[in-house]
Amino acid sequence: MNDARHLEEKNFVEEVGMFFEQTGLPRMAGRILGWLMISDPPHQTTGELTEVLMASKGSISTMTRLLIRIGLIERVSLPGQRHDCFRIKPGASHQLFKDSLTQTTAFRQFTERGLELLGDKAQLNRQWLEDMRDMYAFFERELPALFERWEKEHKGNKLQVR
Amino acid sequence: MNDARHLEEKNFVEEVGMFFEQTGLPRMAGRILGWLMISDPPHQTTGELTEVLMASKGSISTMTRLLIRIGLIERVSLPGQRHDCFRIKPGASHQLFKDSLTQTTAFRQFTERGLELLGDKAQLNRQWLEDMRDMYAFFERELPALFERWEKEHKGNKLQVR
DNA sequence: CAGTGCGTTCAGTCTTGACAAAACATATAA
DNA sequence: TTATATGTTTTGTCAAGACTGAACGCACTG
Repeated sequence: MNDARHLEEKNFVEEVGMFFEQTGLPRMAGRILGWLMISDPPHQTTGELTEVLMASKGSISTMTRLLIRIGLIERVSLPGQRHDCFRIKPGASHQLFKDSLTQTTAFRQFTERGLELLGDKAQLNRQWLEDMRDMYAFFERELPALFERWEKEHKGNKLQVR
Repeated sequence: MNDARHLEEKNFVEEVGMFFEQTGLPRMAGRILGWLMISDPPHQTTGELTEVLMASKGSISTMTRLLIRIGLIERVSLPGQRHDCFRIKPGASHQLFKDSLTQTTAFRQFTERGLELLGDKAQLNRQWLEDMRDMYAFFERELPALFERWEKEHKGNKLQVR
């Protein structure tokens, strides 16, 4: 009975690991995130992570520091505790959003450089590159606005609910 | 003199390769995309690709088929030509947009499953997961609308320009 | 019907990087 | 201070996969 739940949890963790692996993060980092999403309590010690994820201390140490550096989790030190705890950083969703925006910017810059390289050679590619650049520039402009709109609406919701 | 331009082009191709490698595609696939972005003419033969990118026939063959499968380039067969040509697909930007939307959906689904796994355990994580889910659901809803808006504005621009 | 040019596929190599295990560092408690 | 518990860093191993080179298949051409 509890086994069934455990199995589901393991599957979940593993799939989140695969998902983040697909986006370029090490799978173990994804597993940590996956487990922190569903763990009770939400803050977990290094020891708990090594046990649940069946990973080495070193792996957990390296990956938690990576996740901290990219702003997805944070270290929580409780008074009187010798060991560290980790939990998903409250601003993590904001961070993920910013990351995708960074990608958008990077790609737009490639289209700009491509256009420079083409110089004044009038050709088909130019039209296409310009379209691409315009589209990404558009999203670069509009996405932050959209994000702010969500924050406003969401704040409103939370006030109602509570 | 031409060497300087060639160097810049090589750098560009290589950097686009790195960029796409970061997103999970093989680097060679990224290089092909990079070159097709700035090549003159925009359609290039397999032979040209192997020469410019200094890669094997096999590599080019495999990677072009991959890029076709994910909808970023297309094969152009010219009449009377024995060899195939490739060029960036006109709908490529649309495709890239759709891909990122797919990611959004995937992540939202993880938050949903996480909430199911938490069951009725009232805890801090629940609040966080719900926020995350709501945010991604919001973007899932709004991004297509934003995309349509761009298409409309852009169509308008093109009509003016031409 | 050979022969030739082109694309595909397959087997092998080589690099990259994720991970484990162990050595190391640091801080707390006795 | 010594001992112990915890986190970090490093070294080594192993697997995944990107890429090459060669074998293969196929169509067109003489």
